[in-house]
Amino acid sequence: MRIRDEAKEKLIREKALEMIAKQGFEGLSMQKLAKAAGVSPATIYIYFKDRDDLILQLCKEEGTKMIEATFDGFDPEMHFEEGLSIQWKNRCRYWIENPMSGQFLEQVKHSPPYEAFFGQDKVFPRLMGHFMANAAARKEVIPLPAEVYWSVAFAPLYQLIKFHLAGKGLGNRGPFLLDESKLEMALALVLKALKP
Amino acid sequence: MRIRDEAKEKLIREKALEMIAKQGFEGLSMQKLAKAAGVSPATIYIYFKDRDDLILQLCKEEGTKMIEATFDGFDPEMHFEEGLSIQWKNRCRYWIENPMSGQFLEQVKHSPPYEAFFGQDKVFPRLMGHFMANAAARKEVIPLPAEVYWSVAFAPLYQLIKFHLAGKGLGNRGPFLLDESKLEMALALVLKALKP
DNA sequence: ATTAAATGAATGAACATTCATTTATATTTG
DNA sequence: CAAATATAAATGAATGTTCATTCATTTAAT
Repeated sequence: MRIRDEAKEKLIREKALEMIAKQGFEGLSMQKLAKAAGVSPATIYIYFKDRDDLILQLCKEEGTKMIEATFDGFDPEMHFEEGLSIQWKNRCRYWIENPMSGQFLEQVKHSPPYEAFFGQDKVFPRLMGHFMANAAARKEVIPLPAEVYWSVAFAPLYQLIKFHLAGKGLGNRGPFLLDESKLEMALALVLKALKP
Repeated sequence: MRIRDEAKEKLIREKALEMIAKQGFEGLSMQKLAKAAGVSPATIYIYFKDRDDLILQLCKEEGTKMIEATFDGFDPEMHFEEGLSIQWKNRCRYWIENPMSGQFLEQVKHSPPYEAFFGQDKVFPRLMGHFMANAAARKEVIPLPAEVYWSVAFAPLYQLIKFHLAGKGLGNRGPFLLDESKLEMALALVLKALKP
């Protein structure tokens, strides 16, 4: 018998990821995907049950990779400033080194399949909850509702990453590059805002 | 002869807006839209050249309303703190009072038709540029690259609005409501970060 | 020889758009 | 004032295309 061709499956995954990252869900057509991966449409159905299954698998895979990257070298016992700094750098590195994954996640963020994956994840809420409780107990951060804290602590980072991935900043004032210096600048402002 | 039924056109616009707001571009099918508005598919083509034209008109209309709301009562000569505060309140009020418009804009933000509209707009860059130049000249704000400033100044607000519209906060810790007190809290943090 | 991978062509549903007709109304005519 | 006419709105049924998915058949590896 013939063996399962893992390189072929990976190629299908990559092309599908690319199509969704660039054009959203409506950009993923099974026949176009088959053409892009150089296989017959029917071949895709050997590796994936159907279109929804393919999308769900991509959500799980990319979501998991992103969460793991976010908490690389992170410990919820860390002091607030160090923990936040590590997370900023992890998140930033992941999005910049994996722009396709980042744009894919951006596209699927509010979709049922991604929310199904994220709702089940235990790592994210546990580590984050623990980290925040510690920081609050040590009085390293102003007491705030969780959502206010999150908005001030991370939304600026993601906005900068979006500028970087779009390749252009505000208006038509030329290209934008998110370098170490701009990241440090923004992080310093956010820490100034959040520390007592 | 028969007269153009403006209520009918408005109904088509509203249903189309709703479909895109809730399900993105792929949620807008002309035949479903016809059914939702209680007209024949052909009727839509009396009021709009084609699907793209309908989408472009919605982008223009909603984009213009949003920009006007943002700068209501705003003057670029204002002091930094007052100007930023007014913009926060305007943006927040608009998104909360027009959730359908807000979710529509969220969906189309990075689409070619919306970018075509926004690229042509003169109001937004002129007022914002003027305001920032004044604030910088008066040393009311730390000198920063435009994108770093924007990210710290507005991204937290939009994240809070997203929590509010989603109706739920982080994780599964119950519903979230963006009230005056949380808005003021976040604004105070942002001002603390940006002022020298 | 066996078995699962791989296929191209087919299926039926949904899609945007068009068209020959019908309907309603503003205007003109008797 | 009422009937006739003109005109654009409104339509349901079609058009041709693209979509996800299936299937009978072929291919390749064990």
